Amino acid sequence: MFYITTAIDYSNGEPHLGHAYEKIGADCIARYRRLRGDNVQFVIGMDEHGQKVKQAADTAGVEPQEWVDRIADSFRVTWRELQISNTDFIQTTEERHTRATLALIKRIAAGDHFYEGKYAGYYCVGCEAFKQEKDLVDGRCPDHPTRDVQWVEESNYFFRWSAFQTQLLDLYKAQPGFLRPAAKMNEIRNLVDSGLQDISVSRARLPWGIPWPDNTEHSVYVWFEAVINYLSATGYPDPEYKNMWPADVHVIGPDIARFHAALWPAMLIAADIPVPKMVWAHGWMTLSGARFSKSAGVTLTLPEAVQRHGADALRYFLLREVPWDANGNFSFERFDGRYIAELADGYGNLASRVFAMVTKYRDGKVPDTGDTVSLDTAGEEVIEQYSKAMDAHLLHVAGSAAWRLVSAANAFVEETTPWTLYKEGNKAKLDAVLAGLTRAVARITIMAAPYMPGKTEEVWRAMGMQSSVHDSRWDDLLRPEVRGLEVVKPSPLFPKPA
RNA sequence: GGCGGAGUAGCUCAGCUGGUUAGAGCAGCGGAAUCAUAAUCCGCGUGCCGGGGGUUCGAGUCCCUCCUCCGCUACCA
Repeated sequence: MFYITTAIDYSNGEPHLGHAYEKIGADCIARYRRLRGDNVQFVIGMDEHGQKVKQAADTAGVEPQEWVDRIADSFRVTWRELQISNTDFIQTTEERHTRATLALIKRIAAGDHFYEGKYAGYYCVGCEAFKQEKDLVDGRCPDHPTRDVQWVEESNYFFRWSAFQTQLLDLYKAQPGFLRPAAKMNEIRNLVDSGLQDISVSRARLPWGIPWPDNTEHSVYVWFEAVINYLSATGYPDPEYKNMWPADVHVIGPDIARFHAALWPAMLIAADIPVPKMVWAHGWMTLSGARFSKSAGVTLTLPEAVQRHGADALRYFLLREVPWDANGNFSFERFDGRYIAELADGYGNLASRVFAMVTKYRDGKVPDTGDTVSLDTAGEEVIEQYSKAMDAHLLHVAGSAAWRLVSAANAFVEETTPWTLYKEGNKAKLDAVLAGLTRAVARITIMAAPYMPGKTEEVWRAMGMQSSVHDSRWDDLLRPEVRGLEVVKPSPLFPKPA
């Protein structure tokens, strides 16, 4: 069992490119794990409670539940279009999440890790967080200058976060890769090292949230509640939750690293539940060098990006262009460049020329020969590099490795000149070359399948395969069986704009 | 202010614990080939390795210092 999650998205707008990048990356990992033979559970979801959602629903004049369901549908449709292979989609307004949240809180309470305290301060609804006076600019939250901060005094439940400092530091020491990349781990370690403050985990007078157990005057603070979704999706508190838990990796944005790498494990330790094996903070994407910002007009809608060259190409581009462990930039120039060079002229044209030769020289039937060629050695080396990078979740590196086999295959064609072999009637050599080339295309296609689930399936079919490329396992990559396949030369997979 | 990351060819970057003439991909220039979506292959890079100083027989790779960008975070007042 391999359990992977992404951050649940806040129900206050349409899915955008940043959401998509995270889901595509996680999907690539999920698909790779299936290739390795793992039973993968892949959970995506929506964060639907909180004052901001309530306000948005009020503004729209609909019930909060109707509002969040509408947004959830929009995300679901988007993920389907992007071929995200999630096995579950959790909404925090679902009963199973309430159940898990209450069970976890009771368990933490049983260990006496909560206490009642007073909290007074300025509250920013935009952040769903209290603000220090010194953080305000002209009496307003710098991140949400259009909103008024509210002076709130209330009695809240506090979680004894500070009590877990040592255990968190021990965790980081025992598992240096608990949070990746390492730079982020350093940040969080320093944060914890410098001392934690107990955190208020309930809110009074908040109508849109999960009621606090035994005190329905309070609701569970949204940040405290949201992370629990990862557990809710396992069926917790049913004992079978252990089939999925602990999660193998939580994929998140770097902005919420502290909640996932410092608060969440503390909550779990408090409840005596194993912590996740890894938290992965991916990079941020900029748009033509600028930070995405609605107010500054730096925006790009997802449909626009998809429309350029299709969902598969967008997936491929994002995963190659934006390092999975660092920041990167989106621009249509680079998108077009990679699309033409790597997809149309690279992978697409390679498949095209190989299938054309098999058609032309062997009536479409891949020769039945057991001979291996130098290209097979190149393929094995690439697979080695690919798996190494994939195991380390370096998706951009693995993609680049797979494409080295595209280059190697093209070079192999030039080196062996099958058209000459054909003219000379060198049947044995030509058979070996054509079979070797088809194996290379099969290998590239399997390796590329986590990046482009749709286009690779088309190639797979054109190659005459009866199964789905997504049912391939590691052994099919190491030793692809292509003898006797009847290939069809497809129309261009990645048509180039005129 | 503190901590951390980064600054290498036009662009994106690789260069592990210091050691032959600093590399890859893309773009650009020249040539070859014709199976292929005029798609491919081969050849071509004198780069202040951010600036300065230092350690060393030898530094992109270590030390000091300064500059720039990014992330996290703090306080004086």
